[in-house]
Amino acid sequence: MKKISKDKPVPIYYQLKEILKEMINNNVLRAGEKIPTERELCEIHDISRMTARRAVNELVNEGLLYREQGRGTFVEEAEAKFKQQLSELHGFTEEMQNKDFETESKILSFTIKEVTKEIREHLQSEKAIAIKRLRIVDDVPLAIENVWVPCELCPDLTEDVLAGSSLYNIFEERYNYQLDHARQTIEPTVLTNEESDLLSLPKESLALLFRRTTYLSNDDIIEYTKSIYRSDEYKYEVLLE
Amino acid sequence: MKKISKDKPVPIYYQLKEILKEMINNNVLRAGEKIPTERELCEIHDISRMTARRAVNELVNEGLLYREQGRGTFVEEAEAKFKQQLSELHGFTEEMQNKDFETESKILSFTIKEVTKEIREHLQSEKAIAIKRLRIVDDVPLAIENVWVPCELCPDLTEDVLAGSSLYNIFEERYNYQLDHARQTIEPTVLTNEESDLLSLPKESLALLFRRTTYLSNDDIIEYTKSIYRSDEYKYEVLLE
DNA sequence: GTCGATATATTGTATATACCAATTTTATTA
DNA sequence: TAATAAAATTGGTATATACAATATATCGAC
Repeated sequence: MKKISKDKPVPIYYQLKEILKEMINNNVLRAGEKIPTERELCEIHDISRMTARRAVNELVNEGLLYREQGRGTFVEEAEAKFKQQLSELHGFTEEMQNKDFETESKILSFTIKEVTKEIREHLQSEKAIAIKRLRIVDDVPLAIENVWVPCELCPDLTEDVLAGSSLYNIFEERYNYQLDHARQTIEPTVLTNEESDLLSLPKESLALLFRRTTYLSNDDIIEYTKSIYRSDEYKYEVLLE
Repeated sequence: MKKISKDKPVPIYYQLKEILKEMINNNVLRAGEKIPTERELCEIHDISRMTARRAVNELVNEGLLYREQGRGTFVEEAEAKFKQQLSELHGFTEEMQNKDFETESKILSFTIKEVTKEIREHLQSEKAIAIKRLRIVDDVPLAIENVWVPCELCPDLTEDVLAGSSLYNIFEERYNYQLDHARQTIEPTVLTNEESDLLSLPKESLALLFRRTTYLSNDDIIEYTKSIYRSDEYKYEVLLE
């Protein structure tokens, strides 16, 4: 476990907060479980109770913990700020705007190249436009998205065009493609250092890996996407009927 | 202006909060205006600074005030007040492909007991039948399932009854309930030692944690389930249309 | 065994104090 | 007068301490 340094310019309560958050993210402290008592936190980190309390307090406000007087403090179950329902075939932008979130996308790279074997299998194409984007919702970096689009299906697609509109919009408006359906799988994953930096999360945090293949009406594959979503603020939710 | 009483059972910080809120509402303190400094609040109400701070802090958290170090604390402009996002963003129907596996189930435990706060919140019931099962497909242990069923909805449910039929079937056939819909969230998780043993996986393997709440037509909750699925053999797949 | 009192553990409230950090105001100096 | 330095103001962080309120465990009387 990380240790608290009283010399750092970073406040002690904040350091403790980060430590607790990391333990929650990595399921060292599991949902519903009791965290150390305030006095234990004092002992463990050699800090005063009020300071420990402040760290815990802020996490309670952020919805990660809840307290019960006389019992203890516990990890919250439903801390999902952004629950999502990818019901219909929507892109990220449309989905989030439907929910009145402020979305923002930062294009991290935009290249045209031969694809690796892994991608080729999914995309059924040799050459593709590879796009890497950081998805931001309400100023929270929510996901890292890697998209591959077959070159032959999207000639003239440039970074500028992409910057001005959503990808799904470009498919439909610029190329007049009719998106039909998509298959998506979900797996657990551990963030790489690069990914945790991009998402402002502790190293080796847990996350969800979404793989999506989108098909046109004629069964051509228009895109293959690998997205890594943070799982602290984001909960994937489905409604089963 | 109201005065603070130290005898009342109402906490001092809370009384101050109410006073400040009233002053904001009545435009005694106007939007954008500076409120008394923390040290002034101490003087005025004869309380300690930490107590005054707590009142102000909570109002800042609630979005009614904002602070600027070295300048003071100000009343938030009306627009910005209450930006709070409610987590209940309930959407609409979607389809999930539910593959029906030929499963074998081993009941690991079957108890009737008071539920923890966590479960109570999901189940809206005090006492529940808690069932823990290992689900096996083609001799591969696939998932550990923890189910809670409100006692009042399923009297007489015994381990023997459960062993002879699926839970789903029991709800419909034995109790004649009409299952309506379910909400399910998915998160990444790390297996505990107990879990990895049960699933015959290496320690601390990654897995998916599913939480499901199932509702009857009358909106009663019939079950809450936490399932841990191995992610090597199992891929969660969704078809989006 | 059951009920009730008692002790213990844990969070909640409140105070007093000290010093730090950022900003504004005032005084000093070139 | 304008730039600079010092002081005062104001919120930010941290400690130590005390007692209250609530939940849980323990023990004893019945």
